[in-house]
Amino acid sequence: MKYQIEQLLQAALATLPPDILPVDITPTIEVERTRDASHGDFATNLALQLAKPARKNPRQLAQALVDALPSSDLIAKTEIAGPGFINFHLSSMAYQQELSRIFDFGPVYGYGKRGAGVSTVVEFVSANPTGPLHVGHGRQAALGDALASLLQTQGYEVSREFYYNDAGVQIQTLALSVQARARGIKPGDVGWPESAYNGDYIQDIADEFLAKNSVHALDREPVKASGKPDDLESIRKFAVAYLRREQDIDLQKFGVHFDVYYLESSLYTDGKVDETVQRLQASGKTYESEGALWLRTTDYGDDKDRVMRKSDGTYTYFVPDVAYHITKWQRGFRKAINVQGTDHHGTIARVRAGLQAADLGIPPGFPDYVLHKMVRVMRGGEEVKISKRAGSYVTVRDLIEWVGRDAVRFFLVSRKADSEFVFDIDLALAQSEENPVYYVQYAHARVCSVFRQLQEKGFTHERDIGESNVALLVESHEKALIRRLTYFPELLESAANALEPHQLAHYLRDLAADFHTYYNAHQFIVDDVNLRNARLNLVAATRQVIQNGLKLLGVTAPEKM
RNA sequence: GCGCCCGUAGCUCAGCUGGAUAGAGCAUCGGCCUUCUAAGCCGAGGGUCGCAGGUUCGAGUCCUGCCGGGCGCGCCA
Repeated sequence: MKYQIEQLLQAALATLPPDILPVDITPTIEVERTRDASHGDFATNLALQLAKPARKNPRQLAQALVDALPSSDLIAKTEIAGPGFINFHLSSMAYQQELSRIFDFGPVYGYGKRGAGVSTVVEFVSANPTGPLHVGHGRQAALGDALASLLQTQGYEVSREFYYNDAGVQIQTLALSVQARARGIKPGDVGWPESAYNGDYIQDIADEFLAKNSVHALDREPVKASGKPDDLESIRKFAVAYLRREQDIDLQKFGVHFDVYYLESSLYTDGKVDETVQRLQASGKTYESEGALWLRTTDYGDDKDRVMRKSDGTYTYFVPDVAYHITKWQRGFRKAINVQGTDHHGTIARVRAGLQAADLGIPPGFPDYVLHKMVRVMRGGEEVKISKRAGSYVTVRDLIEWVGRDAVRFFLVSRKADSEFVFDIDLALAQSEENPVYYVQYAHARVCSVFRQLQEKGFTHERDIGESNVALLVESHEKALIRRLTYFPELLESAANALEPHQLAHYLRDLAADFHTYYNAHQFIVDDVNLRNARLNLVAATRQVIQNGLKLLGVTAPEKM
């Protein structure tokens, strides 16, 4: 729709005589949705842009443009407003065309082709198996999954990826913590490891280990515990598998699925780390100093050079990190997005620098980052900081148990990633009060209810748009709803392009509001056949778009509430 | 100290990449169920867009400097 208007303007521009518009001026045509319904559906500031270089009065220019506009049955009216905006009012035929599209495309209405064929990896959560997933991981899961879905609507071929480390210092600490618990040592006791994990879940792992249980995480073969407290290797394997399985359970409950689990340790065993070091050394961007090997990342905008190999001969975390992102490129991904907490922002410059130094033709902006800020959890006016399960933080599982998956997912995705987020448990729990999740779901359930009533009353609904002409929908509430529906494709494109899932959450809230208002203002099941069909089509289209939107957010669309 | 991010109604947040009179929800106050679900709707009050300059036809949005908050600045991961 927007594109068609841009075409019309392009045509109009081409016909303007040089005395009005000098030929050397080539403006970019921008068509925007209007904010105010009285301004029509679309507007352009083209005349305002041209006014200065053409040295003409913007309103006169606008008039000339309007006069030159080819006639189109999609446009009901154009007008010049304010300082020189041109407003477009769409015809009912244009609306009708778009409503038909909603029914034709159904579950994939609004999808675009911008990213067609672009192989894309979205990495998120990426929690090491050392404890339960916390609310920050929850935010990443909600953001990352919605983002991946949004990109899929635009044709991107998306792989959801989870990267983690099952070796190294943290895992050793985990194993020692579980071992201590298995020996009956508790936090604070003599012999409790200094930097141990203190949460209750460590005891759970120790208990199951002693009981010689088996655990099966999605990304590895089942692991059976030896049950021997001295067997640190078995404890380590068991604890990792156990915690990975716990994460699987949470993620499954959260409705998040991963295509690939990538192990940091595999980068060592596959030789990717050594390969990366050699590649970087070959690039001539490395140097030795103070017994360590450094990479000159400052050549690529980092604020200091980074150590690759420490003087003790081991590599810093930086090296596998670069190696890992090289594999993303080598595995064919041309778009990569990392969803992480803002505490990782320091790594952006150095990872990108490392990829540049590798000299593989990787673009400077690879990968993209979506960084999110802290989540604070409030309940009863006070901040909740402690969870029994984890000890020091609120877990994803806590949240889901308290308010349910739908509310958690909708809430966590409803804010811009880079703003701090206060999760209000009381608001998320409220079903009788105002709560955006239920508000949107209720709109969907109401439409379903209308159609149930229709059946009970013995009416039928003809979906034939041609017969039940959209021109019958003349009320302001109806127009507002149609406008909102037809904006959906633009919204998906915008949200995917900007990597901002919150746009979709807000859209759905607005769409539900338009629907509820309409619902209260008019009866849909009326005697007049044509009017009834027209209105039912409108609400059926609304139901479809709400379904499509909620699905992308991983939130259910209930038929009854 | 340096770097990145944030600052919009009492509270939680939008503001579509510079447009028209800055918008929602919560909270407060007042109305609406004999009609498709009142988990809803209608209305009212509430703002120095952190502060001060600048850029231009036009700034919440861009630039500079302050103030306040978060995060990061390791031969940790």
